[in-house]
This record gives sequence, structure tokens and C-alpha cells, in this order.
Amino acid sequence: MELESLFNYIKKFITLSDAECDVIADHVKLRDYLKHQFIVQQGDVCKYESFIVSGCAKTFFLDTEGNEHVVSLAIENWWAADLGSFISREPSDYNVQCLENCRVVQFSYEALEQLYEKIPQMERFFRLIMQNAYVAAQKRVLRNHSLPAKERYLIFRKQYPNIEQRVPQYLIASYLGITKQFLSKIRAEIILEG
Amino acid sequence: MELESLFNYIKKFITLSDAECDVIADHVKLRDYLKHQFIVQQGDVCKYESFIVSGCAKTFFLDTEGNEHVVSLAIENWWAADLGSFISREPSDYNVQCLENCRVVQFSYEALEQLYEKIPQMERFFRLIMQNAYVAAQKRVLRNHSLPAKERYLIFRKQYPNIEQRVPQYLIASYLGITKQFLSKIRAEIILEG
DNA sequence: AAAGGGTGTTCAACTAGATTAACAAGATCA
DNA sequence: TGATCTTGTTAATCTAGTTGAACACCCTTT
Repeated sequence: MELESLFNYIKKFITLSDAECDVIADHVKLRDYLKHQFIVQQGDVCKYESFIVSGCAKTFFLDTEGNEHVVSLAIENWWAADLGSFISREPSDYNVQCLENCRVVQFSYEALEQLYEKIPQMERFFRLIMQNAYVAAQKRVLRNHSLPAKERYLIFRKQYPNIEQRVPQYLIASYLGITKQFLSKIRAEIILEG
Repeated sequence: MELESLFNYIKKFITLSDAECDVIADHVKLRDYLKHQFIVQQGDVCKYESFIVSGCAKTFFLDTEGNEHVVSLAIENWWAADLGSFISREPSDYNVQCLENCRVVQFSYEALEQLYEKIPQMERFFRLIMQNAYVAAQKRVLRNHSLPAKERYLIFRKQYPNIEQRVPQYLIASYLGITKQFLSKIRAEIILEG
């Protein structure tokens, strides 16, 4: 079934009966987006937490000079959303745009609140997800302070081995917080070093 | 009572009966640390999530060259821990050291697991805490990429108006990801501009 | 077949911020 | 009382990373 990958993902954190899976299925929407379409747009309230079943998306924002800043890159089994906007119900600072055709499972705010009531384990599931996300974000802050761009790039390559063939390098550069020219230079060095 | 500030903090997110407060009280330890003492040490497993009742602490790590990198600064009603180590039970990458005498409320891993069972609402509480922490960390990643040091410093001052008088500037510089000399330069500029 | 957009590279000039070192002013403590 | 430690400043030099422009290499689309 279409939701199988979502259920498998959730089952890594909590146990789910078939009946509970059915309840979840009743509370989510399956939706397809085309490449270049926006799952979330800067200025709109982020209405869904979207779990990516297939495809690939970037989360970014435009600063006052119109420069694009990539916050995160997401592929299968990742979440795409502006969580800050989703939980506060305030306009989003970010865009989430598809880099490939995407199939996503969407949880609305109301659906999630209902799920927390009907399946209390879901509260635990999202706690665990958020814990992990927080730890990862913290480590990223740290690496950005303490490591030069080249090492950050090498870590990125280990951490996301699949993503590099799928998304253009100028987006990876932006994610790493450097310019595409400098990333190009780093890559040339790495190739020379073997 | 000593735990009142913790309960008030929790009650901002969920409702707690007096009986539930008593259960929580049975599962936590109140502990005092002196200035300069370590709540967590790099290399040890982080055994507690510590809620600061009074005092002030820095979370930092030493890189391979022995340079100190401040990850976060915490005052009253904040948490101090290496969450990554706490949840994975692996040695911590960070130190948490008191900048003033500190009184903290500590949750051990086992106590927390028991609390989640006895007071399911606590699962929700920590989900909400983690969500907020994650959103804040994400915003910090972003600001570090897209804003110059001066603006990051000004935002820091707005966000933590109390902390600046309590902790030395070289720690604030490290938290911002710049050197103390450069922070000094920025401060001189800001004073000139009025 | 040509024209155009999206992507990656190279190179020169430039700048934000690092590094090193020297100095001043309080603390702290014998 | 002086001595040492901690903290903040200033200034010179240095470097990681930026900016901008030019060029090459695909893909599409017409």
C-alpha cells in the first residue's frame, strides 16, 4: 500500500497495530507534487507536516537581497515542513519546493491533534523524532562554527551519499553555507588529493 | 517549595494535578553545584537532563586543537544537558560547566521513562519542549549562514538581555562563532553608532 | 540548426573575520 | 603590598571564503 513506507518508518520508533495503522491512514492525505511545485510557500502558514514517500525537495528562504539560502534538503523518509510555522500557525519564513516529482503523506495540525488523542503512542513517536532532529540541528550549528568548509562538505557527503547525484551543487553549497564557486574549488582540491 | 519553578515551567505546556507534581518530585533530584563545577563532562555519558532553578552554565566542547567552542548558554528555567549523549547513552561530546553557583533539578533516563508511563502527559510536555528547541536550533543555523556577525550579536542581545551582564564576552563571542577580538570591534562600532 | 536556459568551472580582486601580540584594569589571594 | 589570573581593548598582519565576470557544457525548445 502507498502508506507502507510511512508505517515502517513509524515502527522504527513505536509499535503499531494494524488497527492503529488504519486510524493513521484515516487522518492523512496522500498527495503528489510535480517538480518545481511548492509544498510550502514563504508568507503562507505551513498547513502540513509532509512525509516524503518518493522524490526530493529543498527548504529555503529568500533574504532581503533576494538571495536563496537552503536550510535543508529532504529525500525519501524525511519530513518537509516549516515546523515553526506549523506549530505557531504564523506565516512561514521558508519555501519547500520539489526538486523532483514528489509523493508525500501529509498530516494537518488538526489531524495530528486528533491522532495524539486516539493513539497516545504518537505523542511518543513525535517526541523521539523531534529529539533526534534537535540533536542533529545542534551538531550542525557546531560543525559550522568549528570546521572549515572542506570538512563540512566531506561530512555532508558521508551523511547524504545518495543526495549528491540528485541535487545541483549550488544548492549543496548553499546548504553548507558557502558559495558555489568555493564549493567548486573544494571539489577540485579533493579530486587532486585523490 | 524548591521545585515550584519547575512545575510552573511544565504547567506552561500541560496541566498538572498536585498528585502528579508529587509523582514528579519523587522522580527527580535537586542538586547544587559550585561555580566552575561540571554538570556534564566530555567523555562521560550524560546521565541527567538538568533544569536550572538558579544560576548559569555554559555548554561547550574542546576541539582537537584544544579550542573551546560554546554551544549554548543557559540560565534559570533552561535545560542543561548533552541530549545526544543522554538519549543514546554514549559518551558526551560536550561539557556543561557552571558559570555561577547553580541549583538544578535532574531527571535521569530511568526516571524519565517511568514518568512517561505514570504521567503520559509528560510525553507531550517533552515533545513540545523538543519541538521548540528544534525550531530555535534551525533558526540559529540559518542566521549563522545569512547574517553578518554584527547582526547576529544584536539579535543575541535582544534574545538574552539578562545573560550579557552575567557571562564574560569571550564566551558570548564563542557562542556567536566569532573571536573575542572581533566581538570587541563590533561592540566599539555599535557604541559609536549610538 | 540555432537559440536559450540551467549548471559547473576558473580566475582575479576583494572583504569579513582570524590570528598574534601587546597593553590596561579589575579581581583574587598570599 | 605586590603578584598572578581573568577579562576586555586595540592594532597589524593574514586567510578563508566572497564577488563578479567569462567561458564551457549540457539539455530543451523552436
